[in-house]
Amino acid sequence: MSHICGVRQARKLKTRQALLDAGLHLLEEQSLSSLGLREVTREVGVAPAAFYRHFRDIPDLGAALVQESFGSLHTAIRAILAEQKEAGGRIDSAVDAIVRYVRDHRPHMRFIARERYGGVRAVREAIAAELERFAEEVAGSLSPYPVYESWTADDMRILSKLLVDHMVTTAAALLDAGPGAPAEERIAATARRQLRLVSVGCRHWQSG
Amino acid sequence: MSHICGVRQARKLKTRQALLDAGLHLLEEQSLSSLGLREVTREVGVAPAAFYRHFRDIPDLGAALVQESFGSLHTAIRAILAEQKEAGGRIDSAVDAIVRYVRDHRPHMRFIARERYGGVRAVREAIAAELERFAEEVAGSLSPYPVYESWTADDMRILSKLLVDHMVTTAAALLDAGPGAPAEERIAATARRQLRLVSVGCRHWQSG
DNA sequence: TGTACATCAGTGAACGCGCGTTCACTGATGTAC
DNA sequence: TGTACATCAGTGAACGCGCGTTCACTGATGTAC
Repeated sequence: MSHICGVRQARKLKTRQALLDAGLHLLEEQSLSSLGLREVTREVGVAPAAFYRHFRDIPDLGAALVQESFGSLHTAIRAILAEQKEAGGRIDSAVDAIVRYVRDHRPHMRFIARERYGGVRAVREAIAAELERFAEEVAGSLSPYPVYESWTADDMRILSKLLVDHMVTTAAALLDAGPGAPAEERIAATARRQLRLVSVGCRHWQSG
Repeated sequence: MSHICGVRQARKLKTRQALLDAGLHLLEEQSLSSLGLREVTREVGVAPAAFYRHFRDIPDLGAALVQESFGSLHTAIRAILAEQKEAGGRIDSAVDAIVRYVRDHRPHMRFIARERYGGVRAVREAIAAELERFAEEVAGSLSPYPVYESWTADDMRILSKLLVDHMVTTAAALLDAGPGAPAEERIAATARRQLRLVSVGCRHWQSG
C-alpha cells in the first residue's frame, strides 16, 4: 500500500530526486544517449544497483526529467498569458518572462533543447507532446483578444505554433549565449522586434 | 606532397567517405556523443585502427559531417533566392525548396537538427557559425527588393534570422513527421501561412 | 623500361578500463497482534 | 507498550562485454635514378 506517512517512502523520494538532479547536472555537458547509469549513481553517492529501485533505465530517467521540466513551465506561462494588456506590453512581458525563466531553469531548458531532436525516441516524443499542449494553451489564451475575433481556428493554431517555435528558438539562443545581462538583452531585443513584426502581420491579416 | 594523381590518395578518400557515410547512417538513430568509433569502422568493414588515418576522434568526424551537410545547402539556397519573383511566389518556391531539400538530404538534415544543441561543443559551434553565414546570405539576397528599401541593416538582420530559424524549425518538423506526401504537404501549408503572416508584417513595418 | 628504396593506408592482436546488469545480502522501517 | 515477522531501499561483489587506443606489421603504391 502506498501509505500516507512513511519515513521510508520519503527517503526513497529523496534518493529519486537526487538521481534526477544528478542526471540533469550531468546533462548540461552531454546528451541523454551518452549518459551512463553508473555516472549518475556515482554523482549521488549510491551503489549502481540502487538505480533500478527508481528507474528502469536511463531513457526512463529522461522521461521523468521531461515531466519535471514542463511541470513548472506550464504554470509559469499561464500566469504570464493571463495578464491582460495591449499587444505591445504583452510582447515585452512575454519576452521578459522567457528570459527570466531560462535564467532560473537553465539546466532544465538545456535538457529540453538538447533532447527535442536528440537520440532517444521516447524522450523526443514526450517533449513533442508537451510542446503541442503548450501551443494549445497559447491559442486558447490569445483567442479572447479582439484582434483575433475573425480568425479561424486553423489560423489560430498556425499562429500559436509560430509563437511557440519562436519561444523555443529564443530560449535556445539564450542558452547558447550563456548567462549574463548583455547577451540576454541583445537576444531579448531581437525577439521583441521579431514578435512585433509578427504582431503587425496579425493586425493586417485576412484569412485566405 | 599532395600530388595530383594518386591511386593511393583516391583510395584513401574513398575510405574517408565510407566512414562519413557510415557515421551519418548510424546517426539517424543516435547522437554523436554516443556514437562509437568501432561502430563506424565495423559498418565500413575496416579495422578500428584505420579510423585514425582519417579522423582524430569522433567529434572530428562530426565536424566533417557539418561541412558536408552545409556544402550542398548553401549552393541550393542561393539558386532559390536568385529567382526573382513577387513575394507570394517567393514564399511558395522557398517552402517547396525546403521540402525537396529535406526529402533529398534527410540524414544530413537530421544530423544538423540533432547536433545543433547536442552534446558536442565543437560541432555545436560549427553549426552555429554556418547558420549565421546562412542568415547573412538571406539578408543579402532580400535587400534588393523594394519592400525592404527603407529598412535598416539591423532590421534586415533580425528579419533574416527569423526566416532562417523558421526554415530550421520547418525542416525539423519535416524530419519529425517522417517522409510521405500527406505529412509533407500539411507542414508545408503551415509554413507558407506563417511566412505569409510575416510577409504581411514586413509590408506594414515601420522601424522604431 | 627496370630496379631499389620510401611511403603510408590498412591490419590484427593486445591492453586496461568502465560499462550495465544480476544476485544474495543487510538492516532500518512498517505492520499485526 | 512490547514482540515477532514482513517489507524493501540500498549494498557490494561478481559477471561478461565492448570500448578507445597502442603498436609493430604488411604489402601495394609512389619516387628516384
